[in-house]
Amino acid sequence: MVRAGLTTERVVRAGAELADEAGFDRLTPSELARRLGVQVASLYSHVKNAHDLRTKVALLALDELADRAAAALAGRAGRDALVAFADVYRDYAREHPGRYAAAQLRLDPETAAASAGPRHAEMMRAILRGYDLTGPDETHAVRLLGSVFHGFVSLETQGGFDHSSPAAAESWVRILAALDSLLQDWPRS
Amino acid sequence: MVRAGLTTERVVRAGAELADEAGFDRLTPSELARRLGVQVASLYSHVKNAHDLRTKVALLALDELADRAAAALAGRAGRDALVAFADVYRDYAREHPGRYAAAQLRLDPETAAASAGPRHAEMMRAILRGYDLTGPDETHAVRLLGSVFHGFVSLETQGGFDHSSPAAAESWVRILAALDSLLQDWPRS
DNA sequence: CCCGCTTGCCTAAAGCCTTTAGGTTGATCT
DNA sequence: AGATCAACCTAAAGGCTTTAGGCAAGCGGG
Repeated sequence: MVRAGLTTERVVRAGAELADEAGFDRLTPSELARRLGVQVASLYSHVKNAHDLRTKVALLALDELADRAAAALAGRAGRDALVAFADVYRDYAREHPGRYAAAQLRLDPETAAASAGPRHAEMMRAILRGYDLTGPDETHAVRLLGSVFHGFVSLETQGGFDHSSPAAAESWVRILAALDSLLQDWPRS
Repeated sequence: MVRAGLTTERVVRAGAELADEAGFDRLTPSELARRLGVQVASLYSHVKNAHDLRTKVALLALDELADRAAAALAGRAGRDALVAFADVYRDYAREHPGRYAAAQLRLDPETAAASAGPRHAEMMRAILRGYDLTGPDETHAVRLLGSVFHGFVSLETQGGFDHSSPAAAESWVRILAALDSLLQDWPRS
């Protein structure tokens, strides 16, 4: 019997690839076992159950995204930082649709707190330091950015912009420009 | 044998209620049959299969949303229209989380074209007539609005804003105000 | 009134998926 | 070399989806 050499990490990594290729909803123990050339039950030594598998892929995706975002942010500020950060999101979702869908999975509070989620929020706050926002306005702006990035990317990957022109990429550029100008001139209450 | 008096419409409506109460991912033929007090196979006279059931619930949700939005838009323009429309989205998602999740289901192109989806886009364009946007800028703005509404609502219903202050409702108000001011002063290319 | 048709709902069964329990064997450490 | 741990297995229970085929409720026509 030649062992496949599974570890939790390798299982999760293979799960992420499966999600990207087949869709996040096809990320199941049985399909993953098939792809790994292994009996289904063997996975259960590395992963608690199907939900745990999906959660672990989600955490991987959040981590990867945060790493890329941090790299993109290094040495940039203001509009440059905003665009670089936003592009990381969009590119990641286009490159790894299954992982990106996984990152949208609702995590229970403790898991979420221990995930890379807070890093994402922290980076958005860092971007906003290049603009002149204070107190709750900063929080509102963080939420706006999160909404636009997530909303646009998820509509785009779902094909929401497919059958109209101009291309989604052009709207993306113009929307980021608009956000930049909005942040520069944020309406105070 | 007392007949339950099922029709496709009643099945779909019960499916929508099930989705709202148990979550869209628990909308399955077997659970729905249980709730209707009927054998699973009986549903298959009204619905092609599990996916068809979910699709029909999605179409119901899109219709209901469009109806509410149209009602909210009647007699309003400019910022009033923007806020009323946006509130319809947010309220609907909070009131009917399962249906709203269903509305996010990726539909195949023909189904999507025959759905209420295009009505939604048309209403957003109508709102923008209250601002001074022309040509592709209008499309970019439609996409921005769609992204913000969808993004915010989906982050909020996923609990993304739960563990930070201020409350999501306050950000919503401020974000809509910011969007209004952005649309009034849209940066041309 | 009753015959027949449609249709709403049923039982049965095949085939898949998830999950648990328990066993066997390869790798590793002493 | 023996012991131990981890990786992988077989087997089986139970749930879900889907199809095939059958019975009967209620309607419309004769």
